[in-house]
Amino acid sequence: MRDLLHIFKALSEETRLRILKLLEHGELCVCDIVSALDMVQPKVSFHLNVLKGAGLLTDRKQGRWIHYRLDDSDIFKRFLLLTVLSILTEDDVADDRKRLQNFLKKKKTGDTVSSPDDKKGCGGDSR
Amino acid sequence: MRDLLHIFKALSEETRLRILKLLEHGELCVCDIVSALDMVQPKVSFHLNVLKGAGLLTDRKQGRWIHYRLDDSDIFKRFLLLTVLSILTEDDVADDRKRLQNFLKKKKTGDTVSSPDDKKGCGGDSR
DNA sequence: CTTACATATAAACATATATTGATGCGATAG
DNA sequence: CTATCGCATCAATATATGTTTATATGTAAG
Repeated sequence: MRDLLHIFKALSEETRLRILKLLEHGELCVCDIVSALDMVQPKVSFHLNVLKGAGLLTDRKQGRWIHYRLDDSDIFKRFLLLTVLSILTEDDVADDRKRLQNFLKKKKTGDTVSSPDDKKGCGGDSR
Repeated sequence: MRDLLHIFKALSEETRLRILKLLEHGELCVCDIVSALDMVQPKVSFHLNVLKGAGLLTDRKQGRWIHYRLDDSDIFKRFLLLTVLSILTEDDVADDRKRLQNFLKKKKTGDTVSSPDDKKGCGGDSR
């Protein structure tokens, strides 16, 4: 029962549903999600941590970046995530996706600090 | 998205999961649930109202009693309820079921006010 | 070695949710 | 008609959750 409660609590917040939807098609690093949601980083980290605590996300460290992705390692979570993601409309996250695309594009074009050997730098903080 | 959030919020509280489990096999009136959970009635009413607001319960008025039952009228809710009820173990609600059985038995035997210190009510379901 | 960067964590604060005790109200038995 | 029962609702309080600002940690770049 505790696990179940954990999962439902994690799912009962708009920001967190948006994060799940953003991760629908693959992993993202924190700065990607921060940009997509247009929120301050500690806030995003907080929600990522809640989702992770509920076992809905896992993370992977790579250099100074941490990439998060959906964790649907058991059948219940898989079904739940699938259902949730299918119920959330693209409209719900249209703005998020737009900001994400912009941010990723910037990253690719090495807009700032990233070195030209485009090794997946998470760099793009323009200043 | 709003409905979804509503549903998850409703499901993210222990008392409410226990109520759902209690209603697994059919409707109950508020006083049944109060007895089963061994909680004060306003508290139970509060949680019933949350579940109802999320569309997970419906109620039926009969005389001065109100009977609540699961509402799995759409496919998503049906899936969720089914899954939740199957994940919750009988162990999670063993005490609740026990108290409920006792209470229902009392009701049946018309064990209404007979001793001076018997403040039980809700009896005499016979008509 | 120093700086900048990505992210986490902590403390203070704000908001939302749950709990309790009191009261209200419709229905019914007497 | 009046007392009582079953339940809802409200106001006050307690607790949990989310948000913000500031700071810490580890890593890579210069």
